[in-house]
Amino acid sequence: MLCYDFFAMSNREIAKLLRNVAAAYTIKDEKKFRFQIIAYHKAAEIVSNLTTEISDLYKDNKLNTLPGIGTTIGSHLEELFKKGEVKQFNWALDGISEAVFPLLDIPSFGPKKAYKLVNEFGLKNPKTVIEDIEKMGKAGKIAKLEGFGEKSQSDILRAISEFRLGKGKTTRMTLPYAMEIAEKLVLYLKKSKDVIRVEPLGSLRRRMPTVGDIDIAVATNEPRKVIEYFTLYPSKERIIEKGSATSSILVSGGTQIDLMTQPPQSFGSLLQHFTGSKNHNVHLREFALKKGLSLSEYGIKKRTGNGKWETDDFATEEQFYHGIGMEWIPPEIRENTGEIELAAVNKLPILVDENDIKGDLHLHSSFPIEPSHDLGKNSMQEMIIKAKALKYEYMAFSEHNPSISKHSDRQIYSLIKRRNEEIEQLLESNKSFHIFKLLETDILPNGDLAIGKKSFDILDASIVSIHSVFNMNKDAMTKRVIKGLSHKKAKILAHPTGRMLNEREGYELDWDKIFEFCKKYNKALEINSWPGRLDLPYQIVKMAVEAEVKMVINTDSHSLWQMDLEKFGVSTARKGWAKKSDILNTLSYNEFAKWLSS
DNA sequence: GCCGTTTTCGGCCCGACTGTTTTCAGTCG
Repeated sequence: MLCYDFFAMSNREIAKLLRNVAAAYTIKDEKKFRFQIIAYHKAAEIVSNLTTEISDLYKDNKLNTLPGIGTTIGSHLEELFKKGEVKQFNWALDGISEAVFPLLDIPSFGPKKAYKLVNEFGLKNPKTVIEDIEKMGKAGKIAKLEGFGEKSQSDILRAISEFRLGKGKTTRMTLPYAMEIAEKLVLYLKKSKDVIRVEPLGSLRRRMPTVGDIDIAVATNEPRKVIEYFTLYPSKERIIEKGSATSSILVSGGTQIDLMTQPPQSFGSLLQHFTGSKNHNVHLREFALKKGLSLSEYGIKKRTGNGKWETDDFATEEQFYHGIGMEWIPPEIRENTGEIELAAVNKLPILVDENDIKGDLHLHSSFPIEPSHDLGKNSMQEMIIKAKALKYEYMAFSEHNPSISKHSDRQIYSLIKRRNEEIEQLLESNKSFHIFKLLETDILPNGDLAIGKKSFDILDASIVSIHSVFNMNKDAMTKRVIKGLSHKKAKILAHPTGRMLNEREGYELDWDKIFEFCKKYNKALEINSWPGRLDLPYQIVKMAVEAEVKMVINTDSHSLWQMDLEKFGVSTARKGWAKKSDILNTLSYNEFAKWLSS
């Protein structure tokens, strides 16, 4: 076996390097390198969105399987891993001070502006460059440069201070947080008589795990009046821009809100345009162009007989997609991963829907089971009432196992037994309803499960999961998980990557091996609906769907209100192209019970 | 530099807004 000396770099570092190369090309000759710049940006985005380390792909010889990384960038990355540097990159970056690049993270700074400032002031130190620019601005030296003025100088100073405070697009919110901000603004906008329709779009509508800014579309015949009203929003901190059809504001808390308007007869094309994603839109427009159609937020432009262009209006998004000759595409899957080609032949899958869900299987009640991790806050009875209100056919209690450091095997058994008795009693008064007796059992670092055989015997099945020692390498963690799942009663792997959005990366798993095991032994992966997890990540859901691995969508609720969060798990499943048949808790009680005991 | 149901060569999405500008460059989505 070949053993490489190789330079490990994280995806984040590599993406940044690719972006820097794109910026360097932009500075050197934007026109000449136009398409290289696009290619490097695209490659950077691919790398930063990977769910696996790109260095692993390199080791497995799979670099060229990534769309957007072709032979040239692929061989550059190979060189990077082997030698720690790349000739071509060095050539591109040559003559450009390192101090340019940290500035690119600041909103309103692009390559040209950053380069000009760094050059004019002779700045060399990337660690102090932001402060250095700030000093120059405060001393009034930026305004004196050609192409700059008093206004752009003060804009730069403000951009730097907002960047330090983490305002604008530098911080990403979880979905419910973003929804709340959007809902408040929608309520405000609806009070204007000029607003005919208003919809939150962008990454929020696509149900991305985190949201950077809030995008709002308004149908109106009075765009100027609507924009005036929008900029008067009470929690506005400042106006970022204000034009005749679009506007952006920053609200308290540091979130940016973008507004776009169109008349009602063109609202469909605006919805499409502003929902994105960028990659979906670019590809859709390229696709349409081949048919002689040019797409924008205004509608679809066609060339008429005499060589002139005319634009068709579309009041609804369905009509807009039909106008390109394809079926409507659900917002969640508009990420340019094949949806356009399938829509063009009317072969999009029918995605799982909230109404398909028949039960929640990951619920923590307040039953005093003396667990190693968090106990739930509500009684079993309260959770049963809630489950019925949600029109579920069945549910499962899955408290954490009693802590193994404080209990003997025997004590653990009797705690579980007492909990089961309580469930039996509750079933007496809820005869038409079904409750499974599960447990969320820890997979210990050596792959053993935290409870003994006798305890397993009195459970219908178990959810298993990792709650300690996250820092194992990919191979060891994969072995640990597979060993944990090997127990006959271990049926569901909960929050499989362990990630916490904005807090920690998950651990790495060898998905090919996990999928193979799950398929062979009838195990399911959980899609955890907690908005801070959304784990499995949607990209891995898609891989699981393709590998024909079954999943369940659970809330992992520790309180009643959290049982309403199932919708976020469902949207994550939809983003991963999951159909009803991919999700086991869409099955009827009998079918699900049969799978659980299989 | 990438890519292929018109192509292995010759294409490559489309537009808004701001500041410093007498006609456009830069940034953003």
